[in-house]
Amino acid sequence: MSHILKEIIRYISIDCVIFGYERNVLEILLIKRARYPEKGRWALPGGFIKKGELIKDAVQRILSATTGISDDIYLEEVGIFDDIDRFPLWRVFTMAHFALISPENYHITTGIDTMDIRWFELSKLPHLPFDHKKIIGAALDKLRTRVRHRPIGFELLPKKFTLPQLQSFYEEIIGKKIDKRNFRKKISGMNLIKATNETKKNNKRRPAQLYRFDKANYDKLKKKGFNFEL
Amino acid sequence: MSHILKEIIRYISIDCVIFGYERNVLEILLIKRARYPEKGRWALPGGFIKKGELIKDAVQRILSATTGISDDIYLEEVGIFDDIDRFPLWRVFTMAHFALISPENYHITTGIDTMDIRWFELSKLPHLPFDHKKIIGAALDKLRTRVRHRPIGFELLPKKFTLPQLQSFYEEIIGKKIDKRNFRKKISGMNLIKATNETKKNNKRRPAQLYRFDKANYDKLKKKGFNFEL
DNA sequence: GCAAAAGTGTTAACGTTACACCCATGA
DNA sequence: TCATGGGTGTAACGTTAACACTTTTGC
Repeated sequence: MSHILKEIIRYISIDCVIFGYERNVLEILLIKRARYPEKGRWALPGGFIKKGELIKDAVQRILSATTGISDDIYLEEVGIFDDIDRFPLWRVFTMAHFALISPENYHITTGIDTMDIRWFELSKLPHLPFDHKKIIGAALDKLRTRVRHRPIGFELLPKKFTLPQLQSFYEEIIGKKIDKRNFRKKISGMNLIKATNETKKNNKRRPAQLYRFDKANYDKLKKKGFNFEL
Repeated sequence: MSHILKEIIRYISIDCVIFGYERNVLEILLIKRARYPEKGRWALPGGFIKKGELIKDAVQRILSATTGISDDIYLEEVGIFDDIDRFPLWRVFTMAHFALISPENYHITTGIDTMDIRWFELSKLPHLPFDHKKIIGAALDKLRTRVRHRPIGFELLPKKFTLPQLQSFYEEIIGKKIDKRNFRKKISGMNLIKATNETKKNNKRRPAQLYRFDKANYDKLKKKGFNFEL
């Protein structure tokens, strides 16, 4: 591949809203910018795309460079943001993506071109530069609708999780309480999760059964036309 | 606005999949290209975006230039297409959109940079250049899901339509037969359409009542949390 | 009066919602 | 033994799905 294909396209960037879920709270991973403009400010991880690069490869490259994440995580497009002055120096269209990870499974590292990195609770975000607040809003909207129509909540939870954990997660995302028995009836009727023999000790109460997402069975069901819906 | 803002960005184009519905068939509006590459071939109407232009303004401009359509029609983003060699001369990302119009209401004209223009039935599309077939496939997928979740089917029908027409439309889009009584019960229960005093003479059978979409009431219901679903 | 499409209600199956108590554990 | 969160079934309700005949028109 010739060097020209590795040149960046100044007009097109990628920004990533990386969602995590910990201590029953939804979080976003932000980096502290090491470059102008907005050097020293917390912002979404992002970067420019290269001439010979597919968008999805650029997203992986940028995630890896800014956060150290190089696994095959859940990624989805949010949309294009095209406000004319969204970037102060020249016109930049950004293709926003969201990613889902379980923070416990990842060791986040401060990447190149980054001064710092950490998780922020959604309700405690700092002031953000550019149109990053708008991007996060759109990513959240998309996440909330997606989570009800596809079994992607599991991406945000630890590999082994309890039913109370799963339920709190959905209550948090959807924004309302769910009846415990109805929730369990529905989830178990879907055959998407499998009990392990382990339990999770819950401080000092009755321990809860641990389950894991049965991806193999989900793929099988999906082929038969199964539709997740909560 | 300085002339530099009117310069095009060579890396980013817009392509439009314009859907119409006539004679109980879904159609797409194609133009015959007047320029290289692929001069003389039927293709999706499209063009490049300008430096100082919002995407939605570019879409309007391009639609107007290629098809003569300058009304405020239904438009939605389909997504970005980024195959590296999708455009043979240089790297071009395209932002695909779909539009819905009722062909009877519009007079389509051959635009500038266009040799010809006409409707093609979905099942009789010509061979298309670039990745236009892929774009149409994605637009169709999006249309099919949208049509079931939002009352946008009316955009494709004449302003006044009969219930049999409406039902055939949904059967065509969704791809299966619907029970007539259940369909009518559901539609009338939504209070989205209003009967006119007119009927439509149907060759030589019993004429059918004409209805129109009650947008004012839809907007009211939407505010109260109403959710269209078919 | 006949052929063809328009129009009209009821019942059964199914899925969703509401609801209250016992269980296992650590302190 | 008590406090706390984990775990379990059933009945009412609303929604969807199945189903057949009468009406209106043009010829």
